[in-house]
Amino acid sequence: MRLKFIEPLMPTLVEKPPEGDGWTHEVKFDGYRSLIIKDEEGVRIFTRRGLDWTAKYRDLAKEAGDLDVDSAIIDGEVIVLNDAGLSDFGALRKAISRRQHDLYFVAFDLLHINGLDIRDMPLEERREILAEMIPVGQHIQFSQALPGEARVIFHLIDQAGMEGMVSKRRDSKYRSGMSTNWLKAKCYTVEEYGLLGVEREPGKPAFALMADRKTGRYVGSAFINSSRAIRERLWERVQEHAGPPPKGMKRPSTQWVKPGIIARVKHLRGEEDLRHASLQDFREE
DNA sequence: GCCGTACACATCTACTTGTC
DNA sequence: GACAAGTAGATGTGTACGGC
Repeated sequence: MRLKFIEPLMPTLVEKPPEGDGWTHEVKFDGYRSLIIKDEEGVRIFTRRGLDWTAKYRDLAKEAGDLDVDSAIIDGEVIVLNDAGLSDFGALRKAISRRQHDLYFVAFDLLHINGLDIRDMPLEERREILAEMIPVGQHIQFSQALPGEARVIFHLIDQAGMEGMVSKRRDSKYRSGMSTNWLKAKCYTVEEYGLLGVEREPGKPAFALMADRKTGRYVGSAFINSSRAIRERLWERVQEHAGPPPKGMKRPSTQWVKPGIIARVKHLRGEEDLRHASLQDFREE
């Protein structure tokens, strides 16, 4: 029987991980959510939107073909580890085209095995079966649950420089789409950057273009989703400090500013450039 | 071969719409 | 009114293609 793609369960973003014995916690990896399907027609690997990326993940597909099951649907994340042993999103995108052997698939749930749809089984039982079917030391690995209290685990993950953690209800069934049975808590950091300008078009969200304060190098843009008072005050300052665009930067809808406005930006940790960034506040030098 | 453009993928948040 | 789900638009990188 040819197994069909199943839309993955999407965790809900929360500030802090949930406490209590009813939850199990895992490391949140920074990569591409993927689904491995193995059946009598072979192995296919899909993105979270159902696109067949088997050709891009050919080495992982080959390894999945060696798993000791007739058929299976495995939910997980394709990642690349950097020198520090942390998942590296930038390296992942390069590895997909050039360094297949750097790719790892971290399996965290099992939806189907040997002809049985097991999505209605409790999470812990699904994961027990999954753990048994994945050999140690390969590029397909099992995502181990982290023992201990949620707040302690979150603190350790933060200290280790990881992206965050995912908490899952131990007895939950697998349901496609957004779910509060899985909660993700991310580790953000807040840093100061120089403001290069504000990109603003009617009807669209505004972005603050940020630069490294030492080098002046453009590092990325941040959503301006702070309070209305801060947004209006920022726009006033931007217009007062209007200046020419930095060399080599062309953005027609951007109001560029002279150096001197410092912005506090909340963003995902562990990357040289800004990702998932939002402007919190600003000041003048 | 080099460069520019278009389009693919992923992520995120803000906003809108639908449901209870 | 509160919450969930869907949509829009931004980021960045890679690939394919056409023109020079």
